[in-house]
Amino acid sequence: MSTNGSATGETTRAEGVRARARHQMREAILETARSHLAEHGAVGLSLRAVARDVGMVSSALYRYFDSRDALLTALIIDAYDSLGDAVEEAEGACERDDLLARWLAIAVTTRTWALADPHQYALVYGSPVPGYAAPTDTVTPATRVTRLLAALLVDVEAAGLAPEAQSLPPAVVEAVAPAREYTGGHVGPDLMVRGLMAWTSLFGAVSFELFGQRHNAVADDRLDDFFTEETNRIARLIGLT
Amino acid sequence: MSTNGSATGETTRAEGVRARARHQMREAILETARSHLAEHGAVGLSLRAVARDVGMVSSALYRYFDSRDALLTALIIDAYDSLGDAVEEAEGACERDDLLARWLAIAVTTRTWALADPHQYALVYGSPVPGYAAPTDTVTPATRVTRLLAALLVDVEAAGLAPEAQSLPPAVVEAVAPAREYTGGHVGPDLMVRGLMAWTSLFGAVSFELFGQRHNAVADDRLDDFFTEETNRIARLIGLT
DNA sequence: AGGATCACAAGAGCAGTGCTCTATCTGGTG
DNA sequence: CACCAGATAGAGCACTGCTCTTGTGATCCT
Repeated sequence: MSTNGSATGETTRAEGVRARARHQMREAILETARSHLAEHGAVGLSLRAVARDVGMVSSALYRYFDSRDALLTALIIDAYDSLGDAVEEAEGACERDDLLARWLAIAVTTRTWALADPHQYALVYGSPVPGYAAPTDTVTPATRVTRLLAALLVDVEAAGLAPEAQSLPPAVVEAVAPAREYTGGHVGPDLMVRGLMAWTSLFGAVSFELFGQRHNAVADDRLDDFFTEETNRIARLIGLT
Repeated sequence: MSTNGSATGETTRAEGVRARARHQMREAILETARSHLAEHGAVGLSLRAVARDVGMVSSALYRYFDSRDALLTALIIDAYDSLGDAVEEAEGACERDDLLARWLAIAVTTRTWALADPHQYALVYGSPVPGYAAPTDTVTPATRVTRLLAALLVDVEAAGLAPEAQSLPPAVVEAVAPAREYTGGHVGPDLMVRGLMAWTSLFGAVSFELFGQRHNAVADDRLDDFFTEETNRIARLIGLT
C-alpha cells in the first residue's frame, strides 16, 4: 500500500501536528527536489542527493515518496501547475473579447516560463522518461493550458472569426472528434484542426528553441523576434488578425 | 587523448588486421547498443549491459568508446544518418518538379521513421540529456533532412510558387538571415519564415504524437489521417497547393 | 499513568551503474 | 623468433535506487 498519495489532500485540514509535520516535510523535500531538477535535470535527479540536502537519510525519504518515479510524478504535477498558474494569470488579465491578446498571452507566457526553467519544461513537454507511464494524477493539471486554448477557440467560433472552413475528409472529422467534444461541440472541425495545429506549432517552436534545434537557423539574438512573428502568424491561422 | 574518434574514418582502408578487427568490434558494440537503445531508451542504456551482451568486460569497452557519452554520441550520429538515409531515399524517388510530393515524402517518412523507433527519435529530437553538449561531429549528419527542406524552399521560390510575401519587421529579416544564407540567399525572408514554421510544425506534430501529448485530443486510430491533414495544410503554408 | 501502537528515522546491505587503474595475455610486426 | 603495442580481464571506488531491520519517540487507548 502506498504511504503517500492520499496524504496530499488530507493534510490541509487541521488533523493534528503529525499530519501537518508530514505535509511540511513533503513540501521541504519537493522544494529541494525542484531546485535539484532546475540544476541537474530530470535524469540527474538523485533521491539520495535530495535526501542529503534536506537533512535526512535516503531510506527515510521513502516514507514520503514511494519511489524516485513518485517523486518525479510530483514534480511533473508541480510543473504543470506552475505553467498553468502563469498562463492562466496572464490570459486572465486580458480583456475577454480581445482574443488576439489572449492568444499572445498564452504563447508568450508559455515561452517565457519554459526559458526560465528549461528542465521543468523538458520534464513535461520533452521526451518522456522511458518506462515511465504518466499516472492519472497528472492529466488534470496537464489540461490547464489546453483548456485555455479550447476556450479561446470556442470564443473565436462564437465571434464568427473562424477562417472560411475547408472541406474535410470524414476521417479527419473523426480524428478531431475527441477534441471537439472537449469543447462541448462549440468548435467546428476545421477550426479545431487549426487550433490543434496552433497548439502543435506553439510547443514545437518552444521545444525547438529550448532543445537547440534552432541553432544556425535563426540568429541567437533574434529568437524573441522570430517567436513573435511565429505567434502572429499562428494567430492568423486561427482567425485572430 | 582520445583512443577513438579518429579510428572511425581510417579503418575503411586496409591498414592491417588489427585496425579491421578494431573496426568490427566497434560496429558490434554499436549494434547491440542500438538494440538496447530501442528497447530501454537513452537513459536506460547501460555501458556494462552492452559490454555483457557483446561478450566482454565493461572496462574493455573503454578501448572503443571514451565514455558513455561518447557511445551515446555515436548513436546520435547513427540516428541522424538513419533518418537522413530514409528521408533522402524517399525524397529522391520523387519527380524533381513535383514539389508537393517531395514535401510529403519528407514529412511522411520522418513520421514513419520516428514511429518505428521512438527512442531513436527521442535521442535526436527529444529533450537533450542535461549536461550533454552535442559534439561537432553530430552537426553534419543532423543537417541532412534540413538540407532537403532548404532545397525544397529554393525550388519553391524558383518556381514562383511562394505565397504573396507579407511585410516583415526588420528584426525578423535579421532573425532568418542565417537560414537564408544557408540557402545561398535564394529564399526570400517571408518564405523562409514559412519554411521554418513548416519545419517546426512537422517535428512538433511528430513529437506530440510520439510523446503522448495528443492523447484525448485526437482519436488514437485516426492519428494517420490527422497527420496527413496537417502535412497538407503545412504544404499550403509554403505554397505547395 | 502505563502500556500498546504507530509514524518516523537511521543504518546496513544488495544489486546495479560509470569509470579508473593495474596486471595479464596475445598476436602482428620488425 | 623476440618484442611490445594493443586488447582484455579483474579489482576497486564512488555513486545510484531500493529493501529490510532496528531503534526511538510521540500519540492514543484502557
